Amino acid sequence: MGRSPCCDESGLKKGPWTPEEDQKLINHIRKHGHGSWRALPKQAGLNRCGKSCRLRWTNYLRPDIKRGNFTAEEEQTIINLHSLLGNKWSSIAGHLPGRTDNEIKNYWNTHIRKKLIQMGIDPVTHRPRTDHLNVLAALPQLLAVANFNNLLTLNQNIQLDATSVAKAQVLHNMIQVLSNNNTSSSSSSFGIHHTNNNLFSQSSFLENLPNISEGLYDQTQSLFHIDNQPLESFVDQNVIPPLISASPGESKQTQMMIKNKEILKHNDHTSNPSSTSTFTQDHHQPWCDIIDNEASDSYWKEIIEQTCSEPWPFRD
DNA sequence: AAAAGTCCCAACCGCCTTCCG
DNA sequence: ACGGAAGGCGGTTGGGACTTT
Repeated sequence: MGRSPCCDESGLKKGPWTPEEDQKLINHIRKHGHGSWRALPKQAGLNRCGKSCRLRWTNYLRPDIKRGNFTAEEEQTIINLHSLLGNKWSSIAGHLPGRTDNEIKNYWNTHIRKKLIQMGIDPVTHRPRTDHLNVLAALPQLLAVANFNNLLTLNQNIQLDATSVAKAQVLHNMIQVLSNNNTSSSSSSFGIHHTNNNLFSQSSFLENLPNISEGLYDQTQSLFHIDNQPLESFVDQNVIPPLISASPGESKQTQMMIKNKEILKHNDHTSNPSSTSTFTQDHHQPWCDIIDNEASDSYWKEIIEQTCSEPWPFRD
């Protein structure tokens, strides 16, 4: 099917280019331009097909090609453009002066793709992977994305109400304990032993985790696009940042949890939705709305009620 | 030190699009 | 409008470099 490759012509060299061949090609193009690629090899005295010459020139010999490692900025641009354009490597390359589509494609396949997979993000869709284990593994990173401090710094118009902050803090701490449970079966970062009675053995919570994380991701992504700032620029943190300023000791953290729960309980009983300022946005729904809509409210209530009746894993 | 495994990237392959007679 | 040639693009691969055992 299709045309036979041009290099099928007998006797044409294939494989790596020698410095001599490179020099011939450079000299010829400097003098005459490339003109017709098909005719070039003969004119330049090269025993190669035109296609091979073109590739060698565009991917390697062109004087404006930038060599060396990709910068964090370039990497960011690639991820961002890939989320918009997909595998349109040449279009992506158009936004990165001095980089070739081939180089970007290679860098994507060898570095960025793996990085995203490690973070539980599907490199094709740029969304969280849907199988539960991967989502669980990725939750710390997803939460890192949702770091409130970054949000507040980047989007000065956006202010979060205490309820949302509190809810997020509850979720954050739950998942921190969960992650610790995954890696260490006997103790958490709080140094407290867990039993199978804790709230994370509740199947409803685990079953709903992917939905929560996906929602977080969606909302965060749209939020970040408000500033044309790619989501992924916040993703390469391998640690969970504190959603509320980190407290040095576990007792403070525990206090915060209890305080959060109180706030939540209070808000569940108040009918005033604007007790604090909310997001100023129109079509961009803030990510915290995922934990703020009516459906999920009951869900949160359930969790909180469970956590109040069950032994709190990180209670003093 | 050497064998095995893994990573990385230049180059190739084949399909699709564009150009031109 | 049509068909062939050439260019362009994305997927894939071979083999050298590097790392691990």
